Amino acid sequence: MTKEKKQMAKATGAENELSTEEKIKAAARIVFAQKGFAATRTRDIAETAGINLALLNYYFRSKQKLFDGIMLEKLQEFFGKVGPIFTNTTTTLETKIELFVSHYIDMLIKNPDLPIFVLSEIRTHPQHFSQAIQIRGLFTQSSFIEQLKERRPEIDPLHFLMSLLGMTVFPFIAMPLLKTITSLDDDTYLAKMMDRKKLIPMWL
Amino acid sequence: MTKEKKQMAKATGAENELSTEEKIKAAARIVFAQKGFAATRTRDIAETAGINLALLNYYFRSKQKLFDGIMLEKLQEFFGKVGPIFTNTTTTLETKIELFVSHYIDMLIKNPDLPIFVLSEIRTHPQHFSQAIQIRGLFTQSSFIEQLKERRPEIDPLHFLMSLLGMTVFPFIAMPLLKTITSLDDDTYLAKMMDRKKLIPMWL
DNA sequence: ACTTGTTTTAATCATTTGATTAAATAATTT
DNA sequence: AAATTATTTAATCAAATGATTAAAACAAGT
Repeated sequence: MTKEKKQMAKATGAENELSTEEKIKAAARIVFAQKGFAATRTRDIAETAGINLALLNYYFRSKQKLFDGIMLEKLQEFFGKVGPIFTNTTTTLETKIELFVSHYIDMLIKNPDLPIFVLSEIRTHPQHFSQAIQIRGLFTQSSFIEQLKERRPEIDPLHFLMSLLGMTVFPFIAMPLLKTITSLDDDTYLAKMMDRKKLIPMWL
Repeated sequence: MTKEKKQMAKATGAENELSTEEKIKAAARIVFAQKGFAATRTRDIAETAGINLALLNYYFRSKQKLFDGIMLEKLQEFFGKVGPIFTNTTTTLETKIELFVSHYIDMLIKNPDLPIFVLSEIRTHPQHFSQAIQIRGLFTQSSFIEQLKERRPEIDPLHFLMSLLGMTVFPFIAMPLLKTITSLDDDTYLAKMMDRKKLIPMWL
């Protein structure tokens, strides 16, 4: 714990070594996503990053500023996939649904904590992040909604969207609970999630 | 340990005054449900209850003990409705689904914060609450699952349950988000939730 | 009224926690 | 190499926060 990487603080040319700033960010991603803003201690992040606590404030000024950066990343992860798929005017409605479900489940398998983290933090600061999300128009004027209204005029697009998202995202939000009551191991549960990539489009 | 509250200690003039213990609990229900355990300050609860901070510790010993009591209530609210409906052997599968969706949405309209609160707290202490939930058997050996396997042998019951719960619960978890992107007011959003009581059974 | 037991308050404690400071160390420039 | 700038550390601060204590206020029984 005395001396290890004293020489090469910046690691400009090095490949496998992360910069201090990136180490902090990487640690912050993990700890924030796992515990949320309120339950996270900056000391936890510092320890996870393997750096001094003061360094965190040197690079990011405050816990809140560090969090805001991470949150922006998470929001983009959470919403990024949706836009391009839903606004694409050259694909059919069926294709959009298949693509969305498939890509989204892939992403959620890699980030199972993402939905509950994002939705929790949005709830505690509803207006603070509403601006960061420009997906408002994505609902009112996307190709997806247009196609839906034309093909199924009797269905309210909002109801359809709620069901699509619910079926896709909820199994990840309730994962700790569902794993307990079904006594499934991680791999089996994961396989079930892969199944849903085909099942959800089929049901809709 | 257990304090026997005598007859109305206070409440001299007023008629419908709550006991101090109940005032604290009522405040704790509100604040915990709104902000979660980590973000809640015991001083907030005390202020909301209109009592001295020390009283909170006098009645409940600690923040954690107060929380555990509230959490148990919330878990029962969250799961209580499901058991009786799903294990009832005298109702059809369709009736079970209709009853569940209808009663559950009614309950969620009264407690919109409940799902995200319960699921968040379960996630942060997965094993601490797993014992408090005896719904494990509810999945493996309920009338609901039996009927489902018989009627739709090709469908995995877990997938069906995930979709049912997802369609029912997710709109409440994502409410702050969905209200923003659709720019709907509270009443309209609420009306949509009522719609779903009929729509979800229809889709399944 | 006096005693007894309970409830409530004000003051305070001990830790935790986010943040800062001043000095040491390394890297870069001149 | 010397000077300058950037990075890192140890030590510490100030505020927030959960919890406790000692005493006051209150109700009920005698």
